[in-house]
Amino acid sequence: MAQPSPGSPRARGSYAKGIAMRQEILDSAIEVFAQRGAGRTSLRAIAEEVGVTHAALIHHFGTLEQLLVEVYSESARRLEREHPVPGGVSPVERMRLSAERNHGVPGMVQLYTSLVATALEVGHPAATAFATERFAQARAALTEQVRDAQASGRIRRDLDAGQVAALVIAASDGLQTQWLLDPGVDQVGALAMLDRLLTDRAAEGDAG
Amino acid sequence: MAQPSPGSPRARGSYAKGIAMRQEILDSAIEVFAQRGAGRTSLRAIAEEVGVTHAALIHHFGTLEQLLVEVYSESARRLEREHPVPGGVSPVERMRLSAERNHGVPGMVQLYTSLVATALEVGHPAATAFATERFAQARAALTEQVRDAQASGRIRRDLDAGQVAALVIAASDGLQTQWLLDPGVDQVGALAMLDRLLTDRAAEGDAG
DNA sequence: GTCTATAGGGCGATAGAC
DNA sequence: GTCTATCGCCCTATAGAC
Repeated sequence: MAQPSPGSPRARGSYAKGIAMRQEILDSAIEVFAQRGAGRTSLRAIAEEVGVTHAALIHHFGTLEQLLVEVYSESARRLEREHPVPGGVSPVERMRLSAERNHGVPGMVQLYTSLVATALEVGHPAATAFATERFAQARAALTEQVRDAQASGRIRRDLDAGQVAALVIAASDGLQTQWLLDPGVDQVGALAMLDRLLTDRAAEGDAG
Repeated sequence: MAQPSPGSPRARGSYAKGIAMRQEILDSAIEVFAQRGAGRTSLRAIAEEVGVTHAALIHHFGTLEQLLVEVYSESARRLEREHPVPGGVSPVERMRLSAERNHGVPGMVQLYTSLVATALEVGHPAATAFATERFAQARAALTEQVRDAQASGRIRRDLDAGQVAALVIAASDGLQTQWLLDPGVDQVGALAMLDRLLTDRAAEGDAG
């Protein structure tokens, strides 16, 4: 599957082999995360799973942190490819579906949370760059959707789209954390409430 | 200050000395966190600051994780004692002020985020218990304040108080993270917007 | 380019002496 | 109650084989 056929880009020499190994490493790393969780995952554990030494991982990815970033990014890419979030839903619902999808992959939410926590520490450029860009992209994409929803009257027009996007992402992430620690927390209900608050004429229609 | 005077409970022998040492360890640990950040803090670094070996810390706190939990709890306790959050403000504003206050202590937000991330991993009972209880207490306290605000008409009565509490905590935590990674994120503005959304007759007063 | 072997320094945790 | 000594593990870096 990862084997390059003749005609694949740059199949000569060991370049293609390196690409294949990278993919194989990421495959195994995702497996290790699913089984052991993000915190207990070490270079040696991943290397053992792949069947190489931990130094080989360093060769391909530089540091453990960069490997972790790529593991998450690859997982997210595959999820989006295999189970794309359907369109035609509200920005809040979109974030909820995305979070629910991530939750189906064992260890993925833990890895994400761990990377974000690491990103807040100084001296962790890989995690910091990952988290910063991930939030920036998420905000940019969601801001556009909020603007569309505002244009078609599904979200109040008096709200700043960028602030709504940041708020929705924050609420989704934060509620997921609370729900993971206490399943009694009504994550879905709270997000639905936020969705309602962002909608026009919510006060008129629901308030006593 | 932490020195037990005659008449203090159980001043005999080395019991009181152990209590004083615990406080001294926590003092130094808070210092180390302020200077080195949460991620780079090790038992040996704290021990060096205190002037003991890392084995002594294990003796008093059991594990690094438990020490970290106590460091955060003690910092939070001192903050609340020395700079209590003023009353008479909205639940959202209350969370914002609390977050702003924590932000003044170097390393505190990083430590908190790190503990929450650790809590999501399996096999970390100290961090998990800390985070679970902290969220539960925060939700319970905020839920009461939301109910009060609803009773006096400052928050829409058609909203579930518990859901509002969970949402406000999530928004506060999540926006703080985004703001730390990108100061361009309007954390204050987004929280003010949420405050407005929760208020009765927000739609009438601002829309259009 | 790819990978193994190995070494260096740091970590949390434990056991036992004082 | 605190220490020294030690264990086993970790990440990172480098030298050299293939």
